[in-house]
Amino acid sequence: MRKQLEKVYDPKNVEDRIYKTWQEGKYFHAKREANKPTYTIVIPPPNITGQLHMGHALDNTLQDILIRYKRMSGFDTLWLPGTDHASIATEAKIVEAMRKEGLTKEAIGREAFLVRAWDWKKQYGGRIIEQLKKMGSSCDWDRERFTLDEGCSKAVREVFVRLYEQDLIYRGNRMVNWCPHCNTSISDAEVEYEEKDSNFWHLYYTVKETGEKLELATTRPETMLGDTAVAINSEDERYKHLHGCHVILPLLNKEIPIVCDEHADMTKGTGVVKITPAHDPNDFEVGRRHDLPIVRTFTYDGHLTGKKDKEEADELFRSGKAAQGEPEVLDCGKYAGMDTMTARKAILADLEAGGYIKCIEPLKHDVGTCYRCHTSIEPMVSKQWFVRMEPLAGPAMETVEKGDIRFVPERFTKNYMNWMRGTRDWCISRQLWWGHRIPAWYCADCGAMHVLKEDPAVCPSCGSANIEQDPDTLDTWFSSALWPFSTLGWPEETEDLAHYYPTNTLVTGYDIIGFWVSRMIFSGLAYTGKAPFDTVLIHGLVRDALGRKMSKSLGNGIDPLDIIDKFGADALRFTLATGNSPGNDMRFSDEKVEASRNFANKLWNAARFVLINLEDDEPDPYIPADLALEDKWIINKYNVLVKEVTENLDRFELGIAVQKLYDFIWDVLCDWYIELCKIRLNSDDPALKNTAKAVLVYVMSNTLKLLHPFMPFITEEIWQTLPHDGDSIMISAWPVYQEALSFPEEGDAMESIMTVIKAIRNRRAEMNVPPSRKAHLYIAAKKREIFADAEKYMIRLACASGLDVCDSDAGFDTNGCVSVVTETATVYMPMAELVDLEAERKRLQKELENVEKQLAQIENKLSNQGFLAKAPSNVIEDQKRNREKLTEKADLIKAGLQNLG
RNA sequence: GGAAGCAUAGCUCAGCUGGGAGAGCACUUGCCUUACAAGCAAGGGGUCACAGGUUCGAGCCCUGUUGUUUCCACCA
Repeated sequence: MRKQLEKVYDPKNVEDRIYKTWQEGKYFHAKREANKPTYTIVIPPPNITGQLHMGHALDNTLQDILIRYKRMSGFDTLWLPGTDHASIATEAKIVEAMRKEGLTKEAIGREAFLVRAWDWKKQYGGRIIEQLKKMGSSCDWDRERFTLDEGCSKAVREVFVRLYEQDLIYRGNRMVNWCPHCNTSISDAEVEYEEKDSNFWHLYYTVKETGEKLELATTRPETMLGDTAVAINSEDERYKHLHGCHVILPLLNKEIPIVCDEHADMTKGTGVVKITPAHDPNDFEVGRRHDLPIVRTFTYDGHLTGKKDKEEADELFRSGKAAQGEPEVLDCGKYAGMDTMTARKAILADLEAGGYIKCIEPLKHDVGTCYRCHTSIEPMVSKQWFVRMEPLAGPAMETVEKGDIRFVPERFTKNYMNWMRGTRDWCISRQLWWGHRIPAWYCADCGAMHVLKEDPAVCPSCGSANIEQDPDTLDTWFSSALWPFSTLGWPEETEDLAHYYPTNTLVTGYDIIGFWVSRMIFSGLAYTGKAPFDTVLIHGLVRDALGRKMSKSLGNGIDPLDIIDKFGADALRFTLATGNSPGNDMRFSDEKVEASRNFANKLWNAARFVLINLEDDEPDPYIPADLALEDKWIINKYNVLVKEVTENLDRFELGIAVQKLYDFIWDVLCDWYIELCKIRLNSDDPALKNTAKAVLVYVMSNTLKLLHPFMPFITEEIWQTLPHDGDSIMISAWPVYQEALSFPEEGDAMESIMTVIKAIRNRRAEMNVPPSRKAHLYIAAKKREIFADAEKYMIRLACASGLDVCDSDAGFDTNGCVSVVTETATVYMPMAELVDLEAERKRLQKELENVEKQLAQIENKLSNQGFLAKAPSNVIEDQKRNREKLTEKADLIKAGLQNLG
């Protein structure tokens, strides 16, 4: 007995089992087949701390659709998966866990900390991978990588050393964004601005030489202890007399110079700016220009510096170990140890008491915050490692300009270019332990620094064993930037690298272009000499039903696993792939998944119908010779579908491709073709039956293939139960458009019949005729041959009891008939008792008006000389054909009216 | 301050190179028609934000306006 299907599709009975068979079949594994073109995607590695969220679900659905499509299309496909060590996020989790045990990083030390971190990774790092499998992702799990594994680490070190040797990495005291909560520097890209209520404090600083009060404004009064100058614009007439003068810094009673600098904008405020080189990026630059002292007043964990901090710094200077640009440190005295907010209050209180505050102006202010913990970042001068961006950004922009890398949609090119153009040197060192440790060693004896691929035992300069490695680690994105090639074995010249690099499509959200995409591009170019991929497919954000970003704090996140549990992975995938265009955000709601689930069930039941009608020994899908009209119609439609789905997939218009499939399966295959097939399947003629079955199986199984990338589980399950050739649909051949399957004329004829059927149904519904009430039909048609064999369709689909066809209506007694007109035919239904002549006349009149209105529009166009002269011929032909059809229809309606008398 | 997206049926959104306004959900009516009520059949519902322009022809292209969202930069 052929296997039959349950009445309702239950994904739970299917998904895990099917996924297992795929894995056992090794269908995901890329085999480096020499005779096939390659298609490679590297996964945007999810953080090991992460749980699958809707963003991942969307991202990976799109990737899986592309990779499955290409795999079936004869490509040697590799979808390379892996995870990211996520330095800040992971370290924060482990620190938090330790805090609950009453432990700190410092207390247990670096080594013990890293043991814990790796344990944590072992325990939780695989979670998200298992979740990706639930989605149906066809990744090559044999090649799974981790940004902190041996190979990736080797790549990181190789790159670091190379860049250092090319002077593209340097170490120095620079202004960086400091997160006092995470206790590390972060890059510019990792700062998020949030609007917060704040104030402008207008202060008075007294000029030493003239005794006048100089007014200036600040949003961060707590930095004033670190002021080492006040700047004015040299052009500013108001202050020309103050050039070369000094002010007395309140509270500290310290004399600091007034400098002239372009940074002071005459049009803003009073035109006077206080300069705090240690704690403001602009002021830092001013300080450099005027060689001002840099006085640090904050500790790295966000408190005001005190005696101890100052002594430590002084010791550095005394011993000569202070690097160039090393900031001095102030003992903030009574403010020492306060956090910045407390210090602000205290300092303001003292300024107020001293009469230094002119006024307070409320202000909405964008405050930089850490993208991880959203603590306000403090700009600090600090000694960090940087990547020199300018030499790297140039080629990265060129390669996109040349079209070697294409963004889809195209508009994101601009986004990328802006980011590249504006980017400053990249701060890559982090004061964290979980990550790639910076391969620089400092010798305590000779003071030399060495950047090396291999860990040295002694100082290469002086042979001293008294060497220490830089304690900092690298920005997580530094290793992510190498992901497309480090995962394939670079810097080794592996077979995988030779075969699969450069990769093809990178799929990611627009929110990550700056963080990741741009860095992969310049890295790929700089280290491998090749662009790492040819296309960047950008998608939007998945928002909640109200259009809000899903976030933990709002608690509006929807767990993809819950959705899978309720509706199945295919329904989730279908929902994410449908109804939106590339790069646009989408709203997610249960109703949409329900619709997708219903579609899966519809397909399931269509398959059930086919199976119920099959014998045990049915052959594999084939197209029989003796096709009926409806067979040619659906095969023609199917053939067009193949073309459209393929073209749209090639254009990354996945939403359009899947919409075409939905429409075909539901409206064409189910609502019409299956109903049409019932005529033959219910007959006693085995030849008719066999043809219908063969076409059903052919169209169904090939349509399943087209749908497979979008809904892999259900398509596999059905395909396996149908007669089929091969072990799995996922490695079957993608259908191709065939000229031999094109039947446009039969298609048109069938459509004419369908139009008549719809018109009859419409009339019957209008008149509330129950389906049980059958009626004999009379059809008058110019092309009567179209309807010559239409009786069977009418009986089955138009509640007819029989059909007579004639080339004019003269042959019928139309008295007491209800008529209905289409472009190709007039149909008469004898329903005397239902005929209301007056109503009938009105209805026909209205329809005539309608047709004539359309006709007038077309007439208008066709009499327009400009249109005839300039419109393309096919458009003119279309219009003429329409005119013909509508004229015919109008004539038929007029005849009908006349018949009514 | 710079840039981009969006504005189409009650709701959510498609509409690809300009040539017939579409889908899903919701709504109305009639149907358990032996694949499916998670269904079938029929139907109502739109000044395509507004104002100009280009064109024989504009939802689509251009300019401006309004509303909205986002990204980047800056705000002493």
